[in-house]
Amino acid sequence: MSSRAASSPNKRNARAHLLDAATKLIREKGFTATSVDELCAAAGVTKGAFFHHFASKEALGVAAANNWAETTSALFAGAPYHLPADPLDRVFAYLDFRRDLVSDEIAAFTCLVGTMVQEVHGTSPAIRQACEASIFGHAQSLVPDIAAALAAHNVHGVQPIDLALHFQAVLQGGFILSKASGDPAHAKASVAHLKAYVAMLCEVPLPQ
Amino acid sequence: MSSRAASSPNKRNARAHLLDAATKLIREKGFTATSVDELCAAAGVTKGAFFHHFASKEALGVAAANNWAETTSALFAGAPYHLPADPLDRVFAYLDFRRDLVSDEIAAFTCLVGTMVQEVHGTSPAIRQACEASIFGHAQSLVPDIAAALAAHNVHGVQPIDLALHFQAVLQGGFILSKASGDPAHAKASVAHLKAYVAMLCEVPLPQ
DNA sequence: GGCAAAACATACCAACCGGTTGGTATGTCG
DNA sequence: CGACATACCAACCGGTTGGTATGTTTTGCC
Repeated sequence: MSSRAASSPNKRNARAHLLDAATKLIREKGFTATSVDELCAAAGVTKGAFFHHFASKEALGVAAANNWAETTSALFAGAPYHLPADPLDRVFAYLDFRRDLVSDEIAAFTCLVGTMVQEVHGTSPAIRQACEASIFGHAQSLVPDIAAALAAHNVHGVQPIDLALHFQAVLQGGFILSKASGDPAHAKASVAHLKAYVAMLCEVPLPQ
Repeated sequence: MSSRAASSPNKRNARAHLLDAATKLIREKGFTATSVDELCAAAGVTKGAFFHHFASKEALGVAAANNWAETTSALFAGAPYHLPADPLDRVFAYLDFRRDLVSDEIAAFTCLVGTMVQEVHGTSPAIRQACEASIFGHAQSLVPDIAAALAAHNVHGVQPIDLALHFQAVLQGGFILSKASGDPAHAKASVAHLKAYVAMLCEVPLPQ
């Protein structure tokens, strides 16, 4: 009779299960092709539960994007790329971290919000905005390190936020090449070019 | 009674109209969200005509990707970036050309096959392959100029095809940022970073 | 223990989905 | 002229879609 709260593996609330299932399915087959029925089956809940937690499929999309922003924020906040003392080393460590996130399974390393916004940018302003907030918010989190690195190496004419957004563009583009070819290597290759770009911008030799 | 073949504006065959309508609709709202009924209405043909020309919706997707490859090949083949005598100038002119293709209307400058492959890479091998052929084929067309430019400036350790693919990744990623924000400027900004990368790789000052 | 509210489940619906049907209009070739 | 092919059409089909109406069960709190 001792408290066994949160011990049963299946007894988190349905909302969290739905969000997890949505993240997986949308990454695999896109937002539109993922049906509510399928989502419920994957999450092990009924349709009644779905529409108890989300007013519509679109609301689920918004929640999934917001959940993605929180999850990835936590992942990046706890990542080891913040450790180096030199800001440029932190930038390189960030890019290495992103590169090492690329694994064999394409749906496992590609970006939920990048996928979703491609589909719905013209049809769902709410989802589009949530995706925008996730991508641009993450870019913003890189600005302090990038700004410090650029300043330390006397780089002028490059705005830190612009470079941070370019990072995201390169990563998202690499994901597309990997999806088109089925080969994760292309996502890694684009990060390598990005590292070379940063190294030359700061006039330092390419690390590693 | 004199021959007036191909004079009536609406009397190209339905196939071409369907391909045009598909390109537009898929760029605006994605492949899955574009229904066959909608496609037929936009093309001004009936469903019967659709399934006369295409065995399935998936076959339409493949045909649209192939049609995209042909259309864009012709566009790039006739573009003025081939004119400069210096190969590096041709590479810069290519990037300028891509930058100038970016217009106000997002669905008008983004990439059909990049959009499609994001959605169906895991569900339709046939469409995925057609998109891959379009993207990687275009990258291949850049290899001669890039190879000559790299050789002329004694750049080692960079494979021309890898750089050509990086170009495509940056462009595709820029499209995603533009879709997420609603702002075409992000697509242009990423091309600017790409030009700077190429300039530094070849150790020449950034043109313009 | 009582009780309201939150958290689910069941059953159902109208609209829409991709695809098929039987048929017609217009060649075109011998 | 008849035989055959291509291009196209309106109506329809079974299944699926996102969404709802109406329960029942669990939970937190007094």
